[in-house]
Amino acid sequence: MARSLRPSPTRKIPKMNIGQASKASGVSAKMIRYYEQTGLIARADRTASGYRDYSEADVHVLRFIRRARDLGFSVTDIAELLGLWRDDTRQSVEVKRLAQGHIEELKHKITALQDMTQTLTSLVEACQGDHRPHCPIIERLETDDVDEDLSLEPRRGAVASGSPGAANPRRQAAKQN
Amino acid sequence: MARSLRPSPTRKIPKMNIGQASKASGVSAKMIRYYEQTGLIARADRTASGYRDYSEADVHVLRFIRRARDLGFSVTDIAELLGLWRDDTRQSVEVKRLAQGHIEELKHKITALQDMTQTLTSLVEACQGDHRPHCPIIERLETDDVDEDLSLEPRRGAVASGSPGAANPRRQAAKQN
DNA sequence: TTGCGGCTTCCAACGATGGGAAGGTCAATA
DNA sequence: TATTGACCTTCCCATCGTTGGAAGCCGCAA
Repeated sequence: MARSLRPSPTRKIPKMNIGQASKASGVSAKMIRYYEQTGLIARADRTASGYRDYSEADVHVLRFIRRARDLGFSVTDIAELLGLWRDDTRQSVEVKRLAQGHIEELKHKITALQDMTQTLTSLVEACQGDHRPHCPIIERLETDDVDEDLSLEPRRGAVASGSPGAANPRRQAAKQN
Repeated sequence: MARSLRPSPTRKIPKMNIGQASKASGVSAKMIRYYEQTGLIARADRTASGYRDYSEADVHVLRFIRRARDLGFSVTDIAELLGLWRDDTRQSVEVKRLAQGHIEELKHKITALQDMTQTLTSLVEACQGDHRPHCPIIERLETDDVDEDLSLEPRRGAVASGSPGAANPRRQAAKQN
């Protein structure tokens, strides 16, 4: 209502529905709704018929989010990044700290994956890969030598592969129930 | 029942409950139950009172599984590996193929993570990290230059970061609903 | 006999994403 | 104008591996 005369400041703001916002931002419609639902982004305006209605500014936010996701930031991190983005009084050191933390996480993951790759590669190289059953890969998996106790202890050789928690949130020595 | 006289062949098979099997194998009790439930391992024997009862052989299987998980194999892959392990007539080429496929997956992931790390590192290096708001990291996330259209197209510089599907199952250009 | 710790099952959550059903809307065309 | 097809809405479910917790039974030791 009250949008008649004069090309008011709210004149030429072309809005769009979720599909167009999705195309324009590179974020799927599903994910846009999800981000709204979880509070990462504000509830969208609605048209009279209930369709979500996005402005260029909204799309700008969505693109920000997508780029952050592309860099591997978690949604939690992104919430923080958005806050910093909007905060005129932010200190760049805060952003830097966040990014550095993320880099550390990434490096842990990389190291873990590289360890796996290295082990697997040497096993694959040792495997004849023929019609016979003998296979060093299987052997490695079934053999109980060194391994044995690794349920406790800080470990022997594995560099960061087993860095507990962060990197590879898998197996951490049977805490049971 | 029928376990009296003579040190029968089934004489000294010390069995254990799930907590002990967990400690012995390095697989959490929770996960042991889960593996049983999903059919990765056979249903465990039960004591008169309903406790799961594991033999050394069972623990051997659990350790096999844990080692495979440690190498990053998916549960699906592990099911296949277990099948091959048990198959006297297996051809090592099958195991090798499985492992090689897994190595490829790992490499994709590593590449994606390395790309992220590299980008982030250069941004972090460019960031003063002081009390002032100016920050190249935020700038990079909010700026709509090159990026713009990357919703389609094979991309410009990014090496394997965006290898669709496998490596980084994230964002693939807004297919919406 | 009490009590603690371990076992049982069942249900839910995580994180980010996609799939799909059932029903309403929009815009173009017959 | 009526129909159609593409879009939107909400709601629920699945993924994958893992953990947490509740409610209730069991085993063993003091």
